[in-house]
Amino acid sequence: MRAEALKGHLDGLLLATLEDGPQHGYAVKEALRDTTGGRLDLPTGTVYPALHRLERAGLIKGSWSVVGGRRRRTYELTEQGRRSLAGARDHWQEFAAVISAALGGGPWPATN
Amino acid sequence: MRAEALKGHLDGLLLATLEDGPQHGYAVKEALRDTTGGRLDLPTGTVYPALHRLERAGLIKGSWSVVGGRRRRTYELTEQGRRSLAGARDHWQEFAAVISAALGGGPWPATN
DNA sequence: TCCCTATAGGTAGGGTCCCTACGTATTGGA
DNA sequence: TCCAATACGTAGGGACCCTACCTATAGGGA
Repeated sequence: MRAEALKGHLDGLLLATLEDGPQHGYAVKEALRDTTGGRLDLPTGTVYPALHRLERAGLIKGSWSVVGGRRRRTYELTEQGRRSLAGARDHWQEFAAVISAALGGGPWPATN
Repeated sequence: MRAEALKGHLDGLLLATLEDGPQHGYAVKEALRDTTGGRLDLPTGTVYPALHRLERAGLIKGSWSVVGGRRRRTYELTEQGRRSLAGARDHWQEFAAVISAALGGGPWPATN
């Protein structure tokens, strides 16, 4: 996974991870790693600032708690975040179609 | 097309455009616009610096000419550029699969 | 007991890269 | 005569992800 390739696509991934229920930041990072078979193992210096950004934007809402002696900040999608996620999925579909068309080198979707 | 979404994917698109034969910069920009149905209409401030970057990296080779009173810089893929294009296509396939898996919200590839 | 790992959060600074805004020049049509 | 299209270019900025580092607790192994 090239580093800069992710730019502009991270927010949607984080929102999608929170779609099925609230999670704390570290769990979001692990969930992304798991759902991608370990291919998207983001550093914490990427995940936490991104979550802060989403919260400032009103797409997620965070709240502190303490579990097992460790403090956690649990995030959940706001209504606005849910709409943004839907938009991110649409944009991704279009983006992927455009890039695949321009990149060529075989039909898209890949026939595998 | 969100602006920052393209980051890290542009080089492959430019290389792909040059795959079927040499072209000058302005023609590359137009070809990209045409093959994507106008959805990827890059500003010249994006295309020219990117071509310069690719040439510095040895992936394309440019040469000046004059056609119809206008000077042109025509680019062609180098062997290294051809290999890089193949790599870019592989990376894109993996990247798209990873993002699609993490973004969810329906099967991938899109059923259209 | 000590240390290391996993868990859980955080920030500062940097680098990449695409875009905006501008500039130069020629050709050709309105 | 003027404007659009063609054709090239650069400077500066902003967005954003990563590297590197920091704090803290729980728990297992030596």
